[in-house]
Amino acid sequence: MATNEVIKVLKERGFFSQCTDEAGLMEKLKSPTRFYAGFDPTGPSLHCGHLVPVFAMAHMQKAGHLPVVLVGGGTARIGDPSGKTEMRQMLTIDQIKSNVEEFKKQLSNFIDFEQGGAMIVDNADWLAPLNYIEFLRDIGRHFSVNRMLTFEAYKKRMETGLSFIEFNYQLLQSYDFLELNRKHDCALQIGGDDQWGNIVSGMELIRRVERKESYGLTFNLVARSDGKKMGKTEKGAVFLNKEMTSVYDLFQYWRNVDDADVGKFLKLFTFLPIEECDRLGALEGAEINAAKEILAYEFTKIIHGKEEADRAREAAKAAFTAGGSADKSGMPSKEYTFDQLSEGINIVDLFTETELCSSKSESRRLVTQNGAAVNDEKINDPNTVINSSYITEDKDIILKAGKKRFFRIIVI
RNA sequence: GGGGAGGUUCCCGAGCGGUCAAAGGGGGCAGACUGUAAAUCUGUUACUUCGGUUUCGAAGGUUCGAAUCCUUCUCUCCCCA
Repeated sequence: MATNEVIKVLKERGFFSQCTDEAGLMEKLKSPTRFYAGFDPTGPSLHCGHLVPVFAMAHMQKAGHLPVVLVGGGTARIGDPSGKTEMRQMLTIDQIKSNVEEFKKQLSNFIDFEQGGAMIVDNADWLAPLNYIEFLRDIGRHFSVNRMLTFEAYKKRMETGLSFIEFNYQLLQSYDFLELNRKHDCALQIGGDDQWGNIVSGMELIRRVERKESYGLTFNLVARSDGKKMGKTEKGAVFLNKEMTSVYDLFQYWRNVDDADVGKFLKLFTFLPIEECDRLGALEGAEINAAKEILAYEFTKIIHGKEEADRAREAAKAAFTAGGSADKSGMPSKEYTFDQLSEGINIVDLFTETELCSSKSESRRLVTQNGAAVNDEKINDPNTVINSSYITEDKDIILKAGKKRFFRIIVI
C-alpha cells in the first residue's frame, strides 16, 4: 500500500471530515510523515469517546507514518473551550501526572511505540517553563483577537461567558504544533472536528514563524444515532481502564449499540476489512445481533486482549442464552461463603451489596416493579430471603436486574 | 466602583409562608412488545432500621411552621463607569 493511500482508507472508514489542503497532503504523505494528535489528560482514563483519533493514528502508522502522541499535561491545566459549555475544573499537578501515565499505557494498545519513529510527548515539558512576556512577544503577536473571535468555538462561548485563560488555549495548542514542527519536523496535526480552529491556527503560526507549510486533518465527531455522545452512558463515560469499566460492561456497551450504528462503528472502531464491516452492518432483523457481537468482541480484544474478550463474550452468552453451559467467569461476581448464605440475606440487601442497585430504595423499587430475578425466576416480594436453597449446581446464584444486568454470586 | 437579574432535586425549569421530597419536560430505571435493536405505551425516579431522616448556593434570624420573609456571605450573568 502506498503511504498516502491512508487518506483513502480514512475516507472509506468514515473518519475523514476536513483537510486544510488535500492535494498537498496527498503529496506530502507519499513519504513517511510525522504527525500528531493531542489528548488532554483531564480524567484518570481514556474513554470510548477519545478513540476516533486514536484509531486514525493506528491506521496512519500502519501506512508507514510516524505518530506522535501529545499528552497535554500542560494544557490540561487550562481547558479547551471548544464544544464545552462550561469551564473545566482545575486539576492538581499530581493528578495530571498520574493521568498521563495511564494514557500512555492505554495508547500503547493502539500505537506501537517500540517501532522507530513513534513517540509520546508531554507538552508540560515546554509549556510549563514558558515565560509570559517572551511568549506574548514571540507567539502572542501572531494572533489576532478579531480573527479568533470569528471561530465558532468562541462565538458560542460569547453567549455563556469565556474566561481569559480558556481564550488562551488556542495559543498554547498552536504553540504545541510549532514546537513539534521545529523539534521533530512534525508536519500534520489530526484531531476531531472540534479541533479545526485550533489546528488551523497552529498551521498559521508555523507559516508565520517558520515559513513552512504544514497540514491539518480532522475527523467526524461520532455521535450515536440516538444522538447521545459516543462512549457515554447515563452512568458516565465508558472507560478503557478495567477497574473503572469492567471488561464485561465494556463488551456489553458495544454489544448494545443501535442497529443503525453497527456498520459505522465496525469501520471506525475495529480493524476488520471494510468489506466485512459493510457486510455485517447490512444484516437485517435479528441477524444483526451477530454483527454486534463481533463489534463488541473485536473492540474488547483490542483494549483488553483476546483472553479477556473471550471471557466477556462467554459470560454474555451465559447470561443471555438460557440453559447454556457457557463459561460464566467473566460475569461481574462476588464471593459469599456457604455460611453467609445459610443464614440468608434479604433480597433488597443482596441487590444493594452486589452493586446492581445503588441504594436500598432503588433495590426495593426494582423488586417491587418486578424487575429482579434470581436464577431466572422473578421475585417481587421485597421480604424474600435468599438462602442456601437457591444455590445452583454450579455453586453459584445468578442475580438479574432488569433484562440486561447480571451478577453472579459464587459460593465458597 | 455603581445598578439590576439570578443560583431549586441527574439536566432544563415552575414554585414565592403551611396541602412541597417540591409542577412540567428531558434523561434514567422498570414493565409490556421484541432481536440483549429502534419506535411506542405504562409505571417509576432523595435516603431510610418504613417510625422517620436529610434536601431547594452557604451561614445565621423571624415564625407554631420557610425553597418561599429578613440579615450577612458567596458565585454567575447583564447594564453603567
